[in-house]
Amino acid sequence: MDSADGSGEKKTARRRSSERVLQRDPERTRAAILEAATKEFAENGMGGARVDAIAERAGTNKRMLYHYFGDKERLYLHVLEEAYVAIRTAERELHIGDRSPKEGIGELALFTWRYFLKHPEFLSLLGTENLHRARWLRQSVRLKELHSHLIGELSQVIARGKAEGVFAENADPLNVYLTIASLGYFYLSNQYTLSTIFGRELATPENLDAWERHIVHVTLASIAA
Amino acid sequence: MDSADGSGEKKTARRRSSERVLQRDPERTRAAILEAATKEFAENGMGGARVDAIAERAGTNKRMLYHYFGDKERLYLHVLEEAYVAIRTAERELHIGDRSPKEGIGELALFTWRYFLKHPEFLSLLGTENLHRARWLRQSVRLKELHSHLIGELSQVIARGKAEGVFAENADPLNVYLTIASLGYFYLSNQYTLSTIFGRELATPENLDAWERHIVHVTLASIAA
DNA sequence: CCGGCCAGTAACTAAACAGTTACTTGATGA
DNA sequence: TCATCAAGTAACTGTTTAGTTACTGGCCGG
Repeated sequence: MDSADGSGEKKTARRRSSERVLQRDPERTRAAILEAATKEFAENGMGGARVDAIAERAGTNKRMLYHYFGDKERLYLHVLEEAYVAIRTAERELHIGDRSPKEGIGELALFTWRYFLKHPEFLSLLGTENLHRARWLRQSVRLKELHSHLIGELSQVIARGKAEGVFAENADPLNVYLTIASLGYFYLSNQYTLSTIFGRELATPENLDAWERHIVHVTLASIAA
Repeated sequence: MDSADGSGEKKTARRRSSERVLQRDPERTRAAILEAATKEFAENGMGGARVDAIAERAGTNKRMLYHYFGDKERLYLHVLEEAYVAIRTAERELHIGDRSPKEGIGELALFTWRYFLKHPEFLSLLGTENLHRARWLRQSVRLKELHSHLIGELSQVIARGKAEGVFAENADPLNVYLTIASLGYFYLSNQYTLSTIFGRELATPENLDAWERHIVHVTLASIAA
């Protein structure tokens, strides 16, 4: 028992700083929390992220965080969902179906690589989510439909490539995407251990450029007729 | 202040269970802690791992853990170092230099894939370490020499392949290893989110087998003359 | 023009946590 | 044969953490 002493006067001494500015902009506060949470979860993972740190980074306090998002886990799921929506939305803009097969696949590879490069927090969130075996993603209802468009468009491009005789008959859309994503994800997400053990800095502009070309080359070579 | 009440008799009431069996086997205890820590860190990451949980999994208590390894961070570094030593040691046994170039590269790809498949905890530890930008690995003194052998042998095989005219002149040893590791690492470490978003279970025996063949094919295609 | 309601604040709490301390046990070698 | 010391136990402590509570202030519909 800690609070056995029943004093009824401890709450009267609060509220001292009075020159406080009320924000009164719910949308802005919500967005600030989401952005701060994205950074905190990406940098520290689910287990390492601190709710206090998120509130402070967002320039608000925990009460608002719990008010808008319920708890730490639901906030994390929101962050993850937003990250997926962002990449899939940008990806749609490519319209890879409108190009020649080789160009379409090449463009998808370039886009994916450059997106990963510009959004390390996305890679990090994926890593965290996979550490936990997609525990939170599985609960998401928003994300079931989001990814079918990519595979659909990719299937069309590959089918056209086969008809034109430029792609091998056994080329598979999911395999092609996994190949592109593998080569980009691993190079970037594991760059720190790789640079350390092999004694070669992978993140120099030259090496990044060389790997970009490598991804496009390998992807196209893997499905060449 | 919590312990303001200065009672001097709180320590006399300890030590009640007396039918305790003393292990008295330091090597076994140390190994049990290391194994338990490997699992705990792999499952929960650095931030999520619990020292109490490690002690319990090892069938011992925190005192021994701190006695043998100093603190949580040094224990984690030991785990990481052991994991690297294990894969590099197994890798050496391959002697890829003793085979034909194509066979050597193919065997390295097969070995790497199968090792990743059998040791998910290794992939997980890499993920955790990279989340923290190799913060602990960088401090390791044991690991500087460990990896040069792999690149050395790989360089020889590739040079021989070029001389024999079966590999392209611009084939690079590090790129080849990164290609192999990328394709294996991403497929396995990200299988949970991938299976969820694409609605296709990646871990079935058939799909694993198909991806194994894919890795060998892609790796060889990427450096074919 | 005012009462309730929503955005917001900061102190609080119970539980969990890494790390420590006080103590026990038994084998060993002087 | 007994002092010593490595191996081991479990309770303890100070701090951090997720989540809660008590309260403030200004806008808006009646």
